[in-house]
Amino acid sequence: MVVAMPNVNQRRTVITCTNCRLNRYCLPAALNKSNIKQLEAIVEHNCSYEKGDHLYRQKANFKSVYVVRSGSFKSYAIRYNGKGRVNGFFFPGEIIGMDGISNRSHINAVQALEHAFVCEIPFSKLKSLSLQIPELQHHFFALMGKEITNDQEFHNLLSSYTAEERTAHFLINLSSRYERVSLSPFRLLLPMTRGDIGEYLGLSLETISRMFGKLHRKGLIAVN
Amino acid sequence: MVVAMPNVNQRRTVITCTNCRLNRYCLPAALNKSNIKQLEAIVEHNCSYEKGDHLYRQKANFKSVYVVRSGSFKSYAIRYNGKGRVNGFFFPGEIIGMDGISNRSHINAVQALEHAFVCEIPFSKLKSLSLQIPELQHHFFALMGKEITNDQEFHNLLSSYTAEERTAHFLINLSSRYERVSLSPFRLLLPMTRGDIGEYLGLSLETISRMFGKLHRKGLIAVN
DNA sequence: GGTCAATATTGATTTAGATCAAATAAGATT
DNA sequence: AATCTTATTTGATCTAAATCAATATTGACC
Repeated sequence: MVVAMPNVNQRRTVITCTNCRLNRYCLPAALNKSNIKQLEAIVEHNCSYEKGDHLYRQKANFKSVYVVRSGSFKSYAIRYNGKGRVNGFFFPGEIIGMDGISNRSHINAVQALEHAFVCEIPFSKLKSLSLQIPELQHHFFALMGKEITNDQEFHNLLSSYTAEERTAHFLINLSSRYERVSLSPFRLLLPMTRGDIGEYLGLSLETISRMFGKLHRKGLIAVN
Repeated sequence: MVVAMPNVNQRRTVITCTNCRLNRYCLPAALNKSNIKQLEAIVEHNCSYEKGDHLYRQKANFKSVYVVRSGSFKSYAIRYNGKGRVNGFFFPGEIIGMDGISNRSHINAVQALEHAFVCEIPFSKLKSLSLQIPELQHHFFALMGKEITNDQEFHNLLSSYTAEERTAHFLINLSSRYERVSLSPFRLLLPMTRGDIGEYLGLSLETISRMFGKLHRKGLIAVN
């Protein structure tokens, strides 16, 4: 007897950049149809991860960058003192792996927060293709530049915002990232723990919980 | 009557990447001699700034990236509340301006901390040249990747280090950056104020002063 | 459905670093 | 040299958030 399988659709239809629902928010956004075909040829579209699986670990060789197709990930680094620190979350349409470009090895580990699919793009092939397609080179420079400006804005947040401001900023940021890929910006599913958020924002998990409570009491959010 | 002028030497000898003392630490590092000539042709080598001069201001159009040839700079952003926050320092051999790549406008302002020279590299020309010289494209991806990993390590510092650790890390980081370009790693001239360092590290200027005192009392540094 | 482990909330206490305040010190300007 | 202005140091007090501690909730697995 055959029962319905959750990913039957993903398996039946061959996934390509051309038919991907995220192509307007991903690398193909900058390309014309024939260039998209070239890009498709170097992308591995069928990578599935379960909650807790690692996309890569700290110090792993850098070979590829990845785009989240569904689900979510966190990146974290473990310091000399053994304590880990979450330093990023990744949602559909976002690129993972730029932490390995300069050194040929990743400085972070990246772990799935829930069942997730990604596309893998071998970086050496992406670079070669970028030499042939100026728009692709331009777009990848822009994506790396965006990562840099995001990190700098985060620097500002960590160096001068209060716990409440950080927490509110975190939720607003998440909301706009959800909205970008047509997910609801008002009803956020948080796949990470309070501890993850705390490490990310430089606060204790108790403080995160208290700030959610505070924002709730102010009527700004509802927590379920 | 003619008197000696401070930059007479810099004027007399035409400055090129080929004869620049920093070329081993700068973009030419990745290139062969003929490629360096091509790079030279797009670089403006004679940009001089006095202390307090702005290389660019917040929201200025992005046209170029810059390499510090001598002197130093700080980058900062002013927030909605009117308070500024320093988010970077730049020393010889380091690249300024990547905060404008994604948006075509700079999110920070950059100001000279002392008399300084920079080379200006128009970004559109750099991109064109990168299409012809794969090593240049590779190197610029690596430089942007380095910026990303630096920012992420800084995220970790701000979210989990104490005031003393941040201050020590700051000095060690400065030391290694000085050493990279053959400046003394033991005798650091700090061209920025305690206030600048405080904004950068997310601490008050009083705390910076106290931490310098503490490290001094521990015999780890001598302050002049 | 019941047990366990992981996660989240809430309260009490402590503390690192901010803020407030004053005194020095170092450059800049005339 | 004398006066400003700006930067630095040092001390006293305050506070936001950490830590410690206990309880409550949720979800996973027999």
